[in-house]
Amino acid sequence: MISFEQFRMEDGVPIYLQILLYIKRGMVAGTVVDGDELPSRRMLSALLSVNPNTVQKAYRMLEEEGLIQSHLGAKSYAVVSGEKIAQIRTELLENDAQNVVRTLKQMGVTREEALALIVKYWE
Amino acid sequence: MISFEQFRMEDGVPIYLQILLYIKRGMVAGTVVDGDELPSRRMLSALLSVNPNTVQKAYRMLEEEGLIQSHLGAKSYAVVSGEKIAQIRTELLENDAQNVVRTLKQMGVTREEALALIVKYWE
DNA sequence: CTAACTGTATCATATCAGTAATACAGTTTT
DNA sequence: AAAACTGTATTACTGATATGATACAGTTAG
Repeated sequence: MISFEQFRMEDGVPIYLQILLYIKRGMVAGTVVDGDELPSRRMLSALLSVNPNTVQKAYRMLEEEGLIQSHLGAKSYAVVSGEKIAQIRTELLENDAQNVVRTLKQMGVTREEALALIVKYWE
Repeated sequence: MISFEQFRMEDGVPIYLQILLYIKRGMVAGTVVDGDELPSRRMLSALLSVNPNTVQKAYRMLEEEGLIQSHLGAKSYAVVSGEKIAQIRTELLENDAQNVVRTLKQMGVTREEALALIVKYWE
């Protein structure tokens, strides 16, 4: 069963996207493996205190990407392979890295300052 | 006159926020200095191909933060001081750094990998 | 002075995000 | 078989984002 222990709400980002990204990042990290059971829409919506429709939207998009599998009446499961993971990893890392580099540059931060910042906030 | 040459649209983030952040980051970088003239609402909306109301929303919020000054019929100007800049810099940097560190950690990326990524995408 | 610019305000409309309440169909558990 | 769970679908509502059209008041440039 995929755990949502580490999930923390972040405002400014749509909830369905946060759920979708949390699962994708778990796949990249290896904490979500092929065949893992997902919490039901109702269970997860209760756990996160959001509407079942919001969870359903995230799950539907994951299914359209072929990353989870659902059948009427039955539980849903993760469907991942090494190739898919490599692809998601690249996609997510490029997005994060490019965004942070662009915004830091916009603020006139130097490369060395940027590296120091990462170290500082890594704890 | 504040330049929007470097402005690039990013989807997923509200346009009024992108405009607001672009100006704030310019203040931190020193490319926007005290007394600088801002493009008029109509001019900027035409340049960015967005609605004048969207630009007005960004300008109104900047004014509420005391970072720009507007008078009916006259042009608008940046109003910044060293203290304000230091405050904005901290606010924006903390937000960016914390977010990127959190998402990279969620993906199981190590500190060294993270630093290598920054270097790679810095160009 | 007049025209052309400024900021500001108010409508109406469309889309997306999120909530809320139900309903129905299939599976699993007891 | 019945109860309790699953996924799926629909309808209605709110708020935020964004567009479009228009209007009015003050400032500046010709």
